[in-house]
Amino acid sequence: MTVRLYDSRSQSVVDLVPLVEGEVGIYVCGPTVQSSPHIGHLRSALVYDLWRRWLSYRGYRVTLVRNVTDIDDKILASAADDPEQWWALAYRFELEFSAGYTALGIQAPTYEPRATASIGQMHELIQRLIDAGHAYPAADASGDVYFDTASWPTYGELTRQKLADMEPAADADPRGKRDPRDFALWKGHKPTEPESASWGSPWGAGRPGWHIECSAMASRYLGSRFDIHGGGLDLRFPHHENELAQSTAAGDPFANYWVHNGLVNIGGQKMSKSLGNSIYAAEFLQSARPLVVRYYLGSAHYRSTIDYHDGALVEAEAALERIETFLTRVDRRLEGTDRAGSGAPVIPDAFAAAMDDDLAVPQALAVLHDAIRSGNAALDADDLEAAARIRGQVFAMTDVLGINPLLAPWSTAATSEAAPALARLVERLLADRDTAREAKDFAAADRIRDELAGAGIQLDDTPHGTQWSIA
RNA sequence: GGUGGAGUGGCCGAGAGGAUAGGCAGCGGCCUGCAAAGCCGUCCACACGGGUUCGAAUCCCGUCUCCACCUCCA
Repeated sequence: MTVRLYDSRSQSVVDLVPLVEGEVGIYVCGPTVQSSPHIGHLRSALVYDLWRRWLSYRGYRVTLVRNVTDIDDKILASAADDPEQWWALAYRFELEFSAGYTALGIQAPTYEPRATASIGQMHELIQRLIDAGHAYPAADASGDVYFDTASWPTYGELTRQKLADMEPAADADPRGKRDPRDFALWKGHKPTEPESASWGSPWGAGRPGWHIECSAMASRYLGSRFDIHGGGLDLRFPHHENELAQSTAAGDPFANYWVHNGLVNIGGQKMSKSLGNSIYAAEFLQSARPLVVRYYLGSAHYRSTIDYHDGALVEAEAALERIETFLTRVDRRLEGTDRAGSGAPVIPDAFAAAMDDDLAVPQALAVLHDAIRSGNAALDADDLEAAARIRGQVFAMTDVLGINPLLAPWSTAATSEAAPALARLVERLLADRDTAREAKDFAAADRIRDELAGAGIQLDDTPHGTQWSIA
């Protein structure tokens, strides 16, 4: 029952051996809150939510840190022509991200640090790099501090690139860099930028470069060495390469394993603003139930590219309904019997084996769907013992995947005041329909069924009576 | 130019030397007053060309196509 994961650095599936037995520390690159979240952002957060849930199920105490980068060039640029302050803009988008995560049932991370709250840790890290000879303040008067890539022999190790093979940066402004491939650790304050986006530092007032915040926050909260670093595949270079370089060059061993989630494409291409093909979280969550969105984004293997196509959500909805229908069906059948509520929540071995193997969710879902077929067959055969046992398995498997429709946040238990009134009216109509059916007045019976269907209420005639549910 | 990834049945999507992945859609049957739901069966695919092997979707060689990254990116 060793959990295995694909480590991007070694390019192989390896056993997860935590630094501290029974505990796993994960740092995930969260968003730069410069615009609204799209479905790729949701997928990324969902992937680490699934990792966290599975590792927790396996008994690990998981510390999941997912940062918010709330200061960078684009945030300042977006707010520049606006009356809105950059920090207000960043926070507004941060709230949008949070809303998207919550809607999908993504559990809050253990901590969600903002970059602007760790400026001191960044200074400390930059100073160590300067002291070690791996960073230098720019020779011009910019106040910039750069990482010296040429001084770090293993630069490029994460993505297996040689410095010499890299395309020279098309970066318009090499400013005070010794080499175009050097990257900014600290950016000197410019007169055009707001004072509120400037922090004092040993090298003059300014703000952090991109990358340094993640190194600083990862070590601040998880230690100079920790278990897993995650993020989107597109962050491998330069972001993660630079994080690795600056942290290790400063003497921090940093992450033991690097995990990268696949991206969400549209029509075979990555979403991008220039192509205008992004699907934003808010609109996506309007087009289907959030549970369906979670199922859809979570059902592919986490390292695969998801290529979104029309109809994908309809298919996900159908698959999910199969799960929901079974659970509803089995609970109704067991209700009032001595097996009501029974069925120990046991995860089948085949499911666990799949999840242990680099989070093979697609195979785990195959186990889930097989269980549902067996469960339905058991119900058809009136084998309540088997039905209850399988019910428990389905309950447990969907729970660990965060798609158990009977549990929060998906449960729509009829707790509203209107529910009993609705039930009474529907049951009255069902009684009328039964009377009509007994009298073989099927036209009248079907009229009632159609009428209920028009109101979104589905009927299910079983040997044990007619069940109804809201579609 | 460099570094990775991918091409699987009508669609989605796993697998990685020898059994049925799974879902959706379709078809046939059972059940039903008829439906719906459910069950059973069916649909036997792996970009192309060679090769290795008793056996290849899976390994090797070559070819084609697509995607991502190379200092904005989840």
